Amino acid sequence: MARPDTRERILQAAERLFAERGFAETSVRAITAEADANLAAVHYHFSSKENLLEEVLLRRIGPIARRRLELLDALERERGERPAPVEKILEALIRPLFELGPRSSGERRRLARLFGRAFLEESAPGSKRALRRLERAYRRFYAAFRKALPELPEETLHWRVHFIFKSLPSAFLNPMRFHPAGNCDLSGRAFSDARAQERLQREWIAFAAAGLRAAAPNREEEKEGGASP
Amino acid sequence: MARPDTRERILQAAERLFAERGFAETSVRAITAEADANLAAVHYHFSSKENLLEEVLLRRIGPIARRRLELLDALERERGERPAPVEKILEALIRPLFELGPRSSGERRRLARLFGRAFLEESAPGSKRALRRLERAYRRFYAAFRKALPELPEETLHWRVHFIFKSLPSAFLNPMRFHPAGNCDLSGRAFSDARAQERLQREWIAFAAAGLRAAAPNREEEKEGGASP
DNA sequence: GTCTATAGTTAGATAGAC
DNA sequence: GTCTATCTAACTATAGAC
Repeated sequence: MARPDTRERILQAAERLFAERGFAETSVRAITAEADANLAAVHYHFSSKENLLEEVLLRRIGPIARRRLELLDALERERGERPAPVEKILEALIRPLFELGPRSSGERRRLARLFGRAFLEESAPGSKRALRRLERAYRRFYAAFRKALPELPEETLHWRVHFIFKSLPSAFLNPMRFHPAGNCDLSGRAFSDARAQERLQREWIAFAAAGLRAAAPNREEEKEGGASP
Repeated sequence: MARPDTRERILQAAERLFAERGFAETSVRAITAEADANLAAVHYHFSSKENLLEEVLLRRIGPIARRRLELLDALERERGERPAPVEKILEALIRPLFELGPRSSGERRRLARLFGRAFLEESAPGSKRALRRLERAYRRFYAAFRKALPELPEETLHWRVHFIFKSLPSAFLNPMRFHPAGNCDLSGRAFSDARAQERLQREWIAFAAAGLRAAAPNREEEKEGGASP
């Protein structure tokens, strides 16, 4: 287990600090101190702080996006002409977050923060390229859901896929911030223990699949009063 | 329509800039320039930049959290001993975001970014107090769902409420970032037009209610191989 | 590749006149 | 309450020795 080289140590330190404090709040000085590297090394290896952020994001998002598409491809090949069941599509969407994500609860939390920031800073120079990766995946998954649920109105399906995609990073990567009144504390255990993670995935798949399959809501044009024209 | 006083102008400018660029990325100078106020005015009225952030957040989150609880109270009074239908509970959760939120699509987007940042920066001094408000609401809503769905295992319900709460700000306040392959562009219209907003609320309530009501997933302890002991 | 030293900028905060 | 002027501290980035 040799000590990683300077470049790698900087990437690791930057990921940790960007996630914890934010991009602007993290100084290059803090990164190099944490990485036990010299101040100038960041500019030598990455040429700018912005560029370093981009590398940090791509290193994480790239493999997840790739794996999602791999799983979806395999699923579609296996099914041939028949549409895939929504549960299987949802599984392709979520498994990579656990397979390729960090192991510990603390690391998982950090990754959530990192992704969350990237979404908020979607137009920032460092985030753009990384988010394109996810965008491509979105279209493929939308098509798969469309095929699996041909009876749903276009707009309804659109919203449902929207709800699902939007909730993914926060629901999965972030431990629960709010605890219920009861004594059921899921935040720590659920995100670290392998079996609990399996459980969490099954819970989410059941929840999302039911939401997707629900009958489309009525399209009452006026809500109060008002007869038709 | 008199021009708001300095304090108010600063609050508005700060909200806009914090949401768009982030807290650390926004200088007090930029805020006062935008608010057409003097540099020193921020420290006179709020005593620090951190404090200004706290005021900005509370001004938005406070009324929403209050209104949610009002609606839930009214619903429970009306129902008496009988549990409220999940659709009604979900409505109490989401209506205030539209009633009290900003009118235009651009403003709504800003609010989403502001809340998103607050969640990410949950432990930062400026965000803490504002988030406590939402935390209190969480417990009340959890209890209402618990009563409405007594047959669900505790942990399953917990996760479902978790999914719902986590998805709320991103799913509602943020226009869709990714567009589907089709020509159905919801991002602009759906968030500004009043009728489209009604539609969006109905879509979400149908989706979430179905997810909540789904049968709990089986509790297979081992996923692969392994017979029971 | 790694380091020291520093240039050049910008930040939050404040003192004190009005 | 509002303004000007200024303090002090921190930052990114780079030049140049080793």
